[in-house]
Amino acid sequence: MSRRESRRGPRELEAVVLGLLATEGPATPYAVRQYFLRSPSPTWSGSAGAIYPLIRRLRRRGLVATESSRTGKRRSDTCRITPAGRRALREWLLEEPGAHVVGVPPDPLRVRVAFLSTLAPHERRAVIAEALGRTREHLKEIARDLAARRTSGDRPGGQVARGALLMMRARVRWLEELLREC
Amino acid sequence: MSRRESRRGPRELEAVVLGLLATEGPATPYAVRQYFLRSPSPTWSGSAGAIYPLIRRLRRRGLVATESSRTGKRRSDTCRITPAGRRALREWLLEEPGAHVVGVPPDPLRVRVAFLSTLAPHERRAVIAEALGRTREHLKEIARDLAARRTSGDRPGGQVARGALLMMRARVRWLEELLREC
DNA sequence: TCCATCATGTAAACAGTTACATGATTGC
DNA sequence: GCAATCATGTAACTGTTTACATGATGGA
Repeated sequence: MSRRESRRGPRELEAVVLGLLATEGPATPYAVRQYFLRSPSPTWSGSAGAIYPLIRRLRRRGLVATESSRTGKRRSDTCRITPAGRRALREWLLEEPGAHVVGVPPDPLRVRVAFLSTLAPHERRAVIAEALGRTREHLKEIARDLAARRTSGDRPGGQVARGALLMMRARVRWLEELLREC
Repeated sequence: MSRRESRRGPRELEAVVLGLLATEGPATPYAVRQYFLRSPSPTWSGSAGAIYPLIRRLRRRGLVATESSRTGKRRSDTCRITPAGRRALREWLLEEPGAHVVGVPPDPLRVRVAFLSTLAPHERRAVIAEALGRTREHLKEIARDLAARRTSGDRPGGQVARGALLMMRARVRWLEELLREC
């Protein structure tokens, strides 16, 4: 049996947290969580059960250093990426991209469309129309987000938002085609 | 913390297997695995450890019925979707699509691009150029797959392939933009 | 005083994965 | 006879998720 790589790759979230600390500067685990929790279309939920053990792992491997401070009785641990952490991030970025990175990303909507033929035509149309409407709304949000990032000078964030925008635009065209065809 | 949707009804892979049985007809667990294993850009690996227990679950819930036959000494279990299975699939398709369905799908390439600013400009360009080349190759494969499905009259398969094609086309445009910008 | 938010964390479940294992059959 | 493939399955692991838990702080 040929060997395949797992969907998101091992330790994808670890690399994202390292990247966040590298680009946004030191942050508490709580702030890292908020980044995911507040993200409009998060790949990860930023659950406490994911973030806290992950930070601990990174610290044990010397990729981040933490510094505890307190305001009154409240403790807060600020995490800072170490030089070793920067090297690890660099290696991850320069790594030969696997099939799961350069291939067609998994798409829950596409897998649903694959089986729409089992529905009656009017139901099929309703599902596609619903998805189309929601996608158009989402597209507007992303456009707003992109504009905000451009005016605030957040170039990398703008490029990522631009990628998401193009994806959603392609989806709208696809759903419009599907609606015409059925 | 806001409550995120817990997916009720059949889980994603379960629904896909039900959909496969509904559209392609009865199949052995082995054949179901081959579908994923041979798929050019699979969301799931089709590992035995996923498929066999899953089929057992579907059978216990009465969503598929299995029938054992033997050729010589070799056993093979043919799975057939039941009326209850068709109802479950239908409900899954008609379900209010959650944010993870209509939102921007997770994309490992996009998360890498988010942190490319930590690299030197020439490294950045190299990573993007590599991804662009690989995406263009992949695009050709999808185009061939699409053409094959169109000539063989596989309409749903063609529609899904068309969706993948549009996604990959959007990605090519995005990467070209990124290359020009840096 | 009470509620929202800040900030830390743990436990159990989940949906897969990789790797291993057995035995039958087909084709060279 | 031996390798590839057919066909079944299990065990251990992984990286999450959901839900729970504690306590501090700030504002209505």
